[in-house]
Amino acid sequence: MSNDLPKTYDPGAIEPRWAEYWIKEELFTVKTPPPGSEEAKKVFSLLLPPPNVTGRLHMGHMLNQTEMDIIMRWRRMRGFLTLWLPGTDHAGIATQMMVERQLASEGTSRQKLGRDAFVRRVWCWKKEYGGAIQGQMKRLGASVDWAREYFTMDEDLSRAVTDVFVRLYEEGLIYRGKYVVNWCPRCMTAISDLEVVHEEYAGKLYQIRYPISGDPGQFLTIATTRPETMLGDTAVVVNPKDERYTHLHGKKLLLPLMDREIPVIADDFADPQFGTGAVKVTPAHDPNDFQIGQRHNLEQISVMDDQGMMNENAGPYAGHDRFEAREMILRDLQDRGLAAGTKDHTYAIGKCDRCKTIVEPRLSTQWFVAVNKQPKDGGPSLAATAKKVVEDGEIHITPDNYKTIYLQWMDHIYDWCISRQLWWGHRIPAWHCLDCKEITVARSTPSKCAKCNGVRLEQDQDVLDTWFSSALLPFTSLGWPEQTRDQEVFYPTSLLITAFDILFFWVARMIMMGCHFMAGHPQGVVPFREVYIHSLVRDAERQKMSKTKGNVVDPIEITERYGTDAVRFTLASMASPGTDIAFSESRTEGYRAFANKIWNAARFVFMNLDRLGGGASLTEGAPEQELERLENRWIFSRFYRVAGEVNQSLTSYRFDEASNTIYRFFWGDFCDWYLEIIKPRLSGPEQEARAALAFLGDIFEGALRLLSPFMPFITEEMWHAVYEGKAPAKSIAVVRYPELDQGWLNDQAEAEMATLQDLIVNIRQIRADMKVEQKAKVPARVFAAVDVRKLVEENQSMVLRLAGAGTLEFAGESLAKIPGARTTAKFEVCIVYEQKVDLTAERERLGKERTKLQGESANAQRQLGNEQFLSKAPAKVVDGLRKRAAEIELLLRKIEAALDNLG
RNA sequence: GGGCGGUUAGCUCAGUUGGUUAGAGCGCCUGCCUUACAAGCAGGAGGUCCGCGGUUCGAGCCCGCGACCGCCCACCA
Repeated sequence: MSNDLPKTYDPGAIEPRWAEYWIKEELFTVKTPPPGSEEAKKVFSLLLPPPNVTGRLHMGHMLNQTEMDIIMRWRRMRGFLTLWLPGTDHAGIATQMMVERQLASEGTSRQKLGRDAFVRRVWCWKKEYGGAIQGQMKRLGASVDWAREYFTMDEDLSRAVTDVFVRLYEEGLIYRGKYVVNWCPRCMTAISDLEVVHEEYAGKLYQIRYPISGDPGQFLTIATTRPETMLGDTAVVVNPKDERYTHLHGKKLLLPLMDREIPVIADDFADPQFGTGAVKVTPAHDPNDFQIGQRHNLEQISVMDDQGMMNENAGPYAGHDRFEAREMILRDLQDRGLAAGTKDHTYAIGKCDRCKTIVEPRLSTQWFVAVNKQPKDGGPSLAATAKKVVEDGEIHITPDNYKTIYLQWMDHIYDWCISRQLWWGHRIPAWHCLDCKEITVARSTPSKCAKCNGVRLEQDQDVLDTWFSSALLPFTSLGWPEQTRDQEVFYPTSLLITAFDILFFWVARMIMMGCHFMAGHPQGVVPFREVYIHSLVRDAERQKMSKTKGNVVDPIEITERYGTDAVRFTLASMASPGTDIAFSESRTEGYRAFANKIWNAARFVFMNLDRLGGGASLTEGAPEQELERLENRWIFSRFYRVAGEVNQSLTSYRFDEASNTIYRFFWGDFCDWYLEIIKPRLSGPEQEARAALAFLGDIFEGALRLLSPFMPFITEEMWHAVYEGKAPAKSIAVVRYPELDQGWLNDQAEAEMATLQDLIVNIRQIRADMKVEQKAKVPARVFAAVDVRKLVEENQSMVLRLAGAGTLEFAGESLAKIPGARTTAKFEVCIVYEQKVDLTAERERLGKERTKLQGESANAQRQLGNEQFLSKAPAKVVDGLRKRAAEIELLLRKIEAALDNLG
């Protein structure tokens, strides 16, 4: 069965088959072991950052999932009980917007449908289209436990959300109040600070004259970037130390256009250096002004509605859009001679993260999580705990500069606005008494008002910020608040792998919530012990991928062209910490070539196994002396060394190191050298061939296991082929991962191979320099010390074949003077060929070599003549340099001689 | 305004606690269809490690200043 592999690797023909197989065989489904059992002690758990239910897989997901899958497959193969928990997020605003768009195209709207019908409609939408991203994940072979898949609005998860809300409320950590919050007039909901993105905006600073009451012709000039909010002004503030305005303290101004009297007040907030030093105060439309208003007990006048239209408090401007009103107001001020000029002014403007509408700070009643407040029992605040566990290293963040960023953020964190004026999401479990206005927060609908016993209760209209429920996932996805075995065994999760852009949105909040609600968990309170943060995938030109730029690389599409394995390997090999990935197709092309290389190496291996009828017996019956052979001692040593390096790299999330190490081993050591070395023996007499075959299957199979987490599909295919359908396990994904085995390391074999490789390469170089025809076998002559000579003699056939030499003879004296000869510290070599050496080129080459060595020599002599160096540098370094210096001198003498000889 | 990264070959990036005058992939040049693989094989060219100063016996790596690029956070109207 194995030798009928097609000549060229075709990922499309194998990948879907295995993706399906893994799911059908439930290979990654985990049964929860009894707490405290041996199995439970070897748990490795990971929560998949749940993609939005509206989502389609993008390159960021693919990078994220590739890294997670590599780690999980690796851990699994290393004997851990690995739980990788998948799910999707209900994505409040995103999903609601999507369905609303759909409704609009049908000529209706959510308002026309009404709340219940609308929510039902979203569920229908979810049922029909919500599974797209899981399908994509399945195709990519993510080794998640699909049996445990959750949705953030599942009944049990929703119950947990309610429970958390009630508990936090009872602890005094959730409150409701009227504050100025970020309001998106398009989404018509409040959003949190994090959902506001700041953008540089080249705007204007408008100066406006406010007439002083009872002092005709006198004005106080203020400066503002948002003139339309002046309609809601209730004061003007100046700095108490600003002597220009001392005389106005306590005076009244006549608010232009509205003809209301407002006071001039003194407050440190006003910066005398900025603008005119006088600031209008609109407590209902600006967070700073709100606070000034609090300090000075000012009235709050909202002048806009939830859609950013001027409302009835805006007098003649009512009914106009806020920016339209701005223009009208400026014109009217101009007409009245109250406009005092404008200045160009660049400032940061806040936009809604989702729809990019300019955010309007707006007074409204919302629910908040008090992150800096101590709960009623006097324990530490959410933020304090969340800060401490990272500071103390209970949660370890990689790369570590994100630790600094995280801690700084925790230091400046404000209360979290969690209510959203949406219909899709977890509804806030609070009931308003229609009679006495009392609010009852409860786990289920209360039968009567706790205060007045009234029965006319209405549930709060708002839903919770989607991130509120996501913040709970590390424990709610394990069955909390029930005391589940899952929770006991799998919490804290071992690791979180995510992109930095949700460090605050999600990671920080999971830490706050996890530490709070899992307090007392015997295995630790933190939601995860490690966080690995990866960077962005950009396009080949380092541009951010975006739909508008049209430079989005679709992972599925590129996967179809190059294979999942190649795309995964591309991402892994480019994932160096702290650097964005500039995704380039040429790299993927290269790694498809790598997969093809593996494929063809397999064909070669199978061809020989089949021909010799060795079957899967592999090492069985290998003659003792086979292991004595240099190439075998060498390849095993390399294999186990590489295994050690790969494990080390993965331990520190160096996916780039790990993948490059394997790449070099497989292509370089195994294909370029080992296969080429044993080839002639394989095609020799049967007995010899069998002997040569002895370890080939072993090494190949081991290499497949080493590579499997990175390229799960092709390795699965090849691995089953190695065993001709009689594999010892259902999948390569569940057999052991190679590890460093000191017993197999063989420095001597590696050093000897290096010498032989060097000799072979030197001969090849001479051939190339002398333009020897590719096919011509030319005699090579070597001059070397006894030990090297012996080594070369013992491996003569290897050298002859790989160097393309006809015969090998040993010279009794130095060859340095022979034109075209090469010298190294270990040997001198030349070829016997009648073709004229290109003397000019040869002189040039030697000259270059000499210059380089002379430089190195001078440097070495300088250091060796330096007392300080000799006394301060470690002996190892000094010895090394001495040895090298001797070598250099020797080489230099030889080159001089060669140059002299050339004339 | 505060903070965090980055600058090494044409491109994308590695470079372990400072230690022989720097590596990989891709691209480029030359020669080869050598019966696993032309998605391949062999060989080659290509670097003032952003600049300046410092520490050190020794700096791509540590420190300071500067330049340029990128990102995050931020309630100066």
